[in-house]
Amino acid sequence: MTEAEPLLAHKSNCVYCAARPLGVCGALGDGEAFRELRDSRRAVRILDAGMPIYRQGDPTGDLFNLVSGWVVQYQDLEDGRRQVLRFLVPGALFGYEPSGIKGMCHGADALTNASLCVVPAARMAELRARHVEFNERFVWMLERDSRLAFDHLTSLGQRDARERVAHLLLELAIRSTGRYPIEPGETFKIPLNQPLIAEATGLTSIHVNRMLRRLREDQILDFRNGRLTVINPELLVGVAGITDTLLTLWTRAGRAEVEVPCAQHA
Amino acid sequence: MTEAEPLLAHKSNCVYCAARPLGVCGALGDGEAFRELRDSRRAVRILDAGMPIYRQGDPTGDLFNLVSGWVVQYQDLEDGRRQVLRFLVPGALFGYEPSGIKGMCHGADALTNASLCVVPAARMAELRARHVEFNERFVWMLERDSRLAFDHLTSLGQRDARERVAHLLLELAIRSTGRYPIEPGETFKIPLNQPLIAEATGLTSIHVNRMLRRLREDQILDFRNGRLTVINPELLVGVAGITDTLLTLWTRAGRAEVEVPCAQHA
DNA sequence: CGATTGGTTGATTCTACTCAAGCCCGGTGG
DNA sequence: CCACCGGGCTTGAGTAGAATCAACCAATCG
Repeated sequence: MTEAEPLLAHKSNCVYCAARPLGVCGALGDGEAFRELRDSRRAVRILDAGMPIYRQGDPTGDLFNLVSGWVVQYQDLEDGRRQVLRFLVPGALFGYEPSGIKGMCHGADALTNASLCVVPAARMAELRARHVEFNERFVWMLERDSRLAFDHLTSLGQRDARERVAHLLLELAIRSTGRYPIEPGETFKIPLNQPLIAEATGLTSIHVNRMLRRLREDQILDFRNGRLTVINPELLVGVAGITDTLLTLWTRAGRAEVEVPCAQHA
Repeated sequence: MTEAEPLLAHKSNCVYCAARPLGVCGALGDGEAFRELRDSRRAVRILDAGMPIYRQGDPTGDLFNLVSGWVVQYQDLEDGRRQVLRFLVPGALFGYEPSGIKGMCHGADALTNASLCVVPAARMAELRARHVEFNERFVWMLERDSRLAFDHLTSLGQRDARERVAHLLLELAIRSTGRYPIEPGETFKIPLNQPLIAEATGLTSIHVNRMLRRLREDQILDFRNGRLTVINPELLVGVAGITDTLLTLWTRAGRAEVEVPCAQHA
């Protein structure tokens, strides 16, 4: 929990940030505010795969910047049903809630080994007030996340099971690498299992299994053991039903104007 | 489209703002920034029920503050499927997109007769930069909308048809009045029809019809002709599966800390 | 080693969709 | 005046997509 811990322990999980595992990067950019933020982080947390970061109902107060690894956010109902809200890749900022509510309305778990910086919400608000550019970056991130949530709404409401699974896997492939287009046969490491895909798509894991098999038989994609092979990118894009806007938000292209990647990755 | 038009034409649709139809109110508060914003609005638009405000793909650039009436935001797929993203009540600010994308990734229609203020996005950004409190209000609104979207995700992914319909109607009843709890027999004007409920819940209008009938037969609620009667509030809350956090975000309570209602409604 | 988790498949059930028809009602035009 | 129309609502019958129930296998882990 302190900087004295072996912070590089999980660096192999970090796609963008291994060179700078202590930093706050990605969505938060690289300016003066970034340096202030780095200095004002309260702690660095190193997590093993599967560990909870916070639970639904926990008191609010800290924000987290994901330095390496993947995180899943979810919401539980009283009767045990669970909906995955989104998957986070390195660079994400999460854990905020609108002020005025008592506790977190969702939970977050580390999906892989992960490391993250902890920043008190009040400190973040102060930094936003002092640095206009930093504030704009934060607002941009909120607006982008709103659009991603809209896209997921459309998926859950309108697409059938096969389309939903294809859409999710394509999204994660593109978001995790920031690249597009995809070559036939290209592979991606996506640390999900079938029950998780089910919770994200509103299906049962059994049905997800059948959809994955159909997508494999149709020569569209092959997902097994956390490894996605895109057999036919054109077909996949067609089934997933993505738009140019989505591609912009999923790839680094969308961030270019507002978000400056860590120096090492520029 | 100009201030010379009869701005009070639709004032009867305005729940909170009839006394001040020219103003920018609700989510945007009442401070110095509000006065500046009011003076910097570019136009006031008066719309008849059913008219489009903007369409998917239109160029970005203007934000809208809903002064009176209801608005629906939706997303269309290539093949004609449509998902309603959310319903807006007076006071809402909408029409923003993350900077860097080419066109609106969703459309918006007036659901009832409505009036709204048009503010250029650049002007809004400038105001946010100059007025910290105003900026915080805007950020709070983005964060709240993100949580409402998460709730809808959970609904579409996990709840069955009857629960989804009940959840939506309860949300709109509470958000449109800002009050809770609800008395048995209380009625609400909710300007939706069955096809719209269907597009919002990811069901067919035929199935929505059956669910409404079941909810009526179960003595939970009665919805017809845009008029909702809550027969049994406790049962409805149970079926809809709402939480305290949601209630905070739906009622004025959640806005109290950040959002100052128009002076006339304080 | 048993226990557990994830993956796979088949058989069955049920939720929600599709297709089809008829109703009510306001508007329109002969 | 009435015939006609269209939109929204309602209901029934048949169907399809996804859930459920029930096995079984493989890998991992105490």
